[in-house]
Amino acid sequence: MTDVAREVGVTAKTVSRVLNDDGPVAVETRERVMEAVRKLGYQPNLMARNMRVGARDAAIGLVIPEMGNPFFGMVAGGVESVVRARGLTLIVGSSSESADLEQSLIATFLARRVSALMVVPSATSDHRHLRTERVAGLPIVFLDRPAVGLTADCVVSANREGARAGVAHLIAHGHRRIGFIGDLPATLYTRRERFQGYRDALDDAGVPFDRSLVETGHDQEAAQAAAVRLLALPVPPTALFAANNLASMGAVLALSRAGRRDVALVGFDDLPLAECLDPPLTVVAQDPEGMGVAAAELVLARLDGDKSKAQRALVSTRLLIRGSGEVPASR
Amino acid sequence: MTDVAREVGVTAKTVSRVLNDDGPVAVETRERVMEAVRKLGYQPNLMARNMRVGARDAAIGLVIPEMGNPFFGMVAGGVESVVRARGLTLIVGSSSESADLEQSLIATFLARRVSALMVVPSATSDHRHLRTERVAGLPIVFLDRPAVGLTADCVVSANREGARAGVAHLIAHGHRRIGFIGDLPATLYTRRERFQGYRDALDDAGVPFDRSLVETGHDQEAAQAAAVRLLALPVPPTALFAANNLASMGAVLALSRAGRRDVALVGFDDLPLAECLDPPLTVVAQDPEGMGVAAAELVLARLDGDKSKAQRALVSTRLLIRGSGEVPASR
DNA sequence: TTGACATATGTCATCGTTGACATTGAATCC
DNA sequence: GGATTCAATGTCAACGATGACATATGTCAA
Repeated sequence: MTDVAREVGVTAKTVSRVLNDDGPVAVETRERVMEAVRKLGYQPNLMARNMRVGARDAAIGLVIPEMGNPFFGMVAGGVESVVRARGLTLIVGSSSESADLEQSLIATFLARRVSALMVVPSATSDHRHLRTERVAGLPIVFLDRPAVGLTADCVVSANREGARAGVAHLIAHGHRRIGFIGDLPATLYTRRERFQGYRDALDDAGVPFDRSLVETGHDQEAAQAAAVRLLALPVPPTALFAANNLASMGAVLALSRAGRRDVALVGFDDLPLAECLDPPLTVVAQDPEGMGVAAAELVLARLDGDKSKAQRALVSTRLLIRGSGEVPASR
Repeated sequence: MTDVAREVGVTAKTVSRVLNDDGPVAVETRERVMEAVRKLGYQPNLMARNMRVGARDAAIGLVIPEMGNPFFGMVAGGVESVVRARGLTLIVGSSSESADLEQSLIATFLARRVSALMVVPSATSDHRHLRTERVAGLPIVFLDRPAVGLTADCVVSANREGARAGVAHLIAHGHRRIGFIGDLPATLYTRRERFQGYRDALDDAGVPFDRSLVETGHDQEAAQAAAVRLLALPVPPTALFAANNLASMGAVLALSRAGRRDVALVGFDDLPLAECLDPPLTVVAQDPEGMGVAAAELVLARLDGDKSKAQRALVSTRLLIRGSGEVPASR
């Protein structure tokens, strides 16, 4: 900025005034400044500016576990649309489901003085360390999974209810042996909730719970292997409930490769082209974009000074009946 | 930091020394400082630090057109793995395919003093304005699509070659009327290249080009409609070539809903569960993660001082034969 | 005992920017 | 014509951190 000022023959302050439309500036001076700015390719230093002004900057930080997982991609998309509409910038980083990386990402964001934080917590993280910031008035909203050790806003899917509905749907089609393919680790919030929904549905129908029908696989390949193991049981399940998108993909793959069109399948979370699969995939659809939007709106409300107590928003799910969930029980 | 210093009864400088492992500090002082840091929940102000040190910070900015599109998600994932391994932080923002938003995102990143820029340009953008930065030594790498009006590093798929191979595959199965479903706008780099590949394959085989077989749809729904239009032509195509993932999804949906298993289809870019579709989808697979990795490595090399001239890296594609592309020509 | 040296800490200036306040000159008013 | 006002610009300090250099204390060899 000093360079620009020297070029024009004024003080840095005057340049600052031009750039911020601050005090009065002579038309001619303004033009000469603008020209010098162009000529020198001057970029105002946001860091210095924010430091001086003391204001947290116009960026909001979002931490997600995986860039590659389309579910989080859609969540981020939802957040972004809202944040952008407010003229703020969204900064996204991924934690790879590691509590350490999550914490270091959060530290990076804080050090960069973001004006709010949105976090999809990784499986093993603890958020006690964020108490100070929360008390200091930094809006923090958790997405998809609630915070651990910290009371804070949070937007989650109706996991338990959705899973219950999905499994009840299978039971309604005559199934009593229903395999469950869930996330790793088993302590993960969404996994626990969906598992509870699975138990609920069984209990509601008086179907006994069989631990051997519960399998785990945290990526598509592992889920596929899990499905294969389930189908190889002495008394195999006649239906599968896949508790997340990757598990669904694994299950679809396993059934497809094994040519097992007699096994029913309901997935949690919708997949692209689910209706074109063979058979078309019945799912308990989440609304990832809606979650992002809801969370972002919550953050903006907090930024606007909403001081009401921390709330947990439930985003409902919808059972989309397409075929795979309506395969009747074979035995 | 001053607060911490006061708490301990030393100068800010001493606190700084402790935190940066700088000069010598008495063990006892160090401990007392650390304790005060914890107690007060002190967060060093990265902005102030970077300002003082003058260094660009340890963040790399990545601009992608869409958060929701899994293709870019995977690209970002690839970039991130490499960047993270170097201890740097990746900051991602989305431009919604708008040149204006892209430019403002870039400005935001520059103002934040990222140490390098990676950009998937939006369809209509121009990058002349980045000349100054490039000359000033800021590494800038373009991904998926090359820069416009600027010579810079760039990593792209072998679009033309891949499309040519995909269309040639259809021709080899007897098709001569092959519909093309491409991106919007038609001026988009990837669309142009893939279209050229389509033309190449037709020319190679001496198949006349028919303009009425070229349709456009920039999202899944539009692509589906485009496929429907193609199939309703007086002399309809016996095969379709979908030039990107959304187009493929639209085409699959259209064929599936119309029950047209007699129409062959090859998609550009792989889809999850493509092998479970009915028929399984033959694609020209890109390597989005590989593109991200390659681009990130290029950026790191530049950061390490590689001054060689701007290069364009081609990431090759693979034809994955699964069924939909081998449907024989019906007429 | 003294000076050379290392250790632990402090002082001051500075990074790029802007808030608070001062200065200058010209126009306006009574 | 002197007071008042306003426009245009300047001066200085400060944001939070650190680099360069200074100071104070202790240790040890000559």
